[in-house]
Amino acid sequence: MGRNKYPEETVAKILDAALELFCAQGYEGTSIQDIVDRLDGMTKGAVYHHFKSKEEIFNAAFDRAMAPIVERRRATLGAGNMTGAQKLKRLYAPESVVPQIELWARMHPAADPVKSSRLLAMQYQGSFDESADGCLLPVIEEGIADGSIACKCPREAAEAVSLLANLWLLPLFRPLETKDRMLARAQCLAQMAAAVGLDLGNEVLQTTAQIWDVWNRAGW
Amino acid sequence: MGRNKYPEETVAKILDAALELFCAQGYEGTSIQDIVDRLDGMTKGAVYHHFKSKEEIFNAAFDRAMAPIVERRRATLGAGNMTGAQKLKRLYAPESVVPQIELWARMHPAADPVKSSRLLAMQYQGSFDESADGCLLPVIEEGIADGSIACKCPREAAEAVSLLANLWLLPLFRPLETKDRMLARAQCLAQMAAAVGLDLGNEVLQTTAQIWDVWNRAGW
DNA sequence: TCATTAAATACATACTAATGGTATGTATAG
DNA sequence: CTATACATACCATTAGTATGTATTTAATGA
Repeated sequence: MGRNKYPEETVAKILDAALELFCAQGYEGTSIQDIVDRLDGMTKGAVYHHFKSKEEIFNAAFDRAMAPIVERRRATLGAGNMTGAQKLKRLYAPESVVPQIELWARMHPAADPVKSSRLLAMQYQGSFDESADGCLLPVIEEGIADGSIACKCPREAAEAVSLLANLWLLPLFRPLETKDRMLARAQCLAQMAAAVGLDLGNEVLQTTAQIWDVWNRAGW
Repeated sequence: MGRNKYPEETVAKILDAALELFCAQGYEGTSIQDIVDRLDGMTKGAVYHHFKSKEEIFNAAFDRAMAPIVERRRATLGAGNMTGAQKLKRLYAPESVVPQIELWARMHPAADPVKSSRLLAMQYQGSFDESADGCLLPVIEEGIADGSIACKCPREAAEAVSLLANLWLLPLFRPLETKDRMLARAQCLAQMAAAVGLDLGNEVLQTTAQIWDVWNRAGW
């Protein structure tokens, strides 16, 4: 086969297949050939034409999946003139969180930290980035500036809350038995956050309940 | 070469080499051949005679390294008739924590979450085990039973504190710039723990300072 | 505006080096 | 004599590369 008129479609197909496989089987558990086998007719040549390594495929696949969510969250924060405290609450409101959970739910990563170790590492790293470069820390600092938040250690609080929210509250890499236990985690997290000056809002419990429902809905 | 009189020495050599390499280069970054090359004269046959897979070597290496530390910690808790609250504080006292840090410091894992993703996953998993089967949750429940601790969500509190202590306070997989920032994390963690009824004690700051010194001492 | 050509692109095919693991051989301890 | 502790030789799979080829796109010229 010669040149294709719409290479973006090929790229999209590759990334779709890759994302699903990486989630289901982990990074090491997914071979390039596995991906190729899902791209009927296509061969490794196509893959290595568009991406220079497995690593790059992995990153591209997840960046692409996350992009609209990140964008959306950024948009909800930019609009309107809210105080920092209000923005903080909105960060943990259902409208900000649920879309991301739906993405994860579609992928349904293996509930085994070792098998999902690379995804886990990404979420781990991402938690720090989220607090530093992302939304959380800026929002907190905004709240401190406008007087709506009283937090003595904004950076530390942001990191801790991000980590707990991403790796503990969300049952991505470990099974979580009951909705009640998830709600207990949420309440616990809210209390701990409050102790360092961060009011995540009453909606957190509601958000968590929705997360549970999305995560465990029928069809999985 | 035929049969060796002291095969345990061979096993020990393999595990020593493996532990160092796994820490420095990560799991995927370390090949069996890398390990073999450090065992002068020995070959892959020896390795696969004593261990049936790379995975098993990895687990054995870390189990062996952790064993004395776990044992020691268990011992300090068993002895004496302390209240749960006192035991909790002791769990985060220098004498309980520093030996573990010294082990980690000797290994000096790569400060890159992705490269160290398998170790990260182990620590992650370990944080839950620590709270469930390990020391933390039992100690908290003991404290609740004897009235020295007032905690409404012992399991959740234990998990959250474990996670933060293992993956955030300890700068295993991410560089941490200054001692002050590490102390800030410790203080933040202590505040958050206090909010859910866990008093980690005043020694936490002291412990943290010692951890920093051990971790960043000259010679590294 | 349209045919011609040159160049860049989108793949397919065939191959390589390294890796985890196995099968088997052999010398020594018990 | 048998089980063990290795060494040697080998295999299948893997990420990645080198190269070949058809087609699209851009440049050119009338």
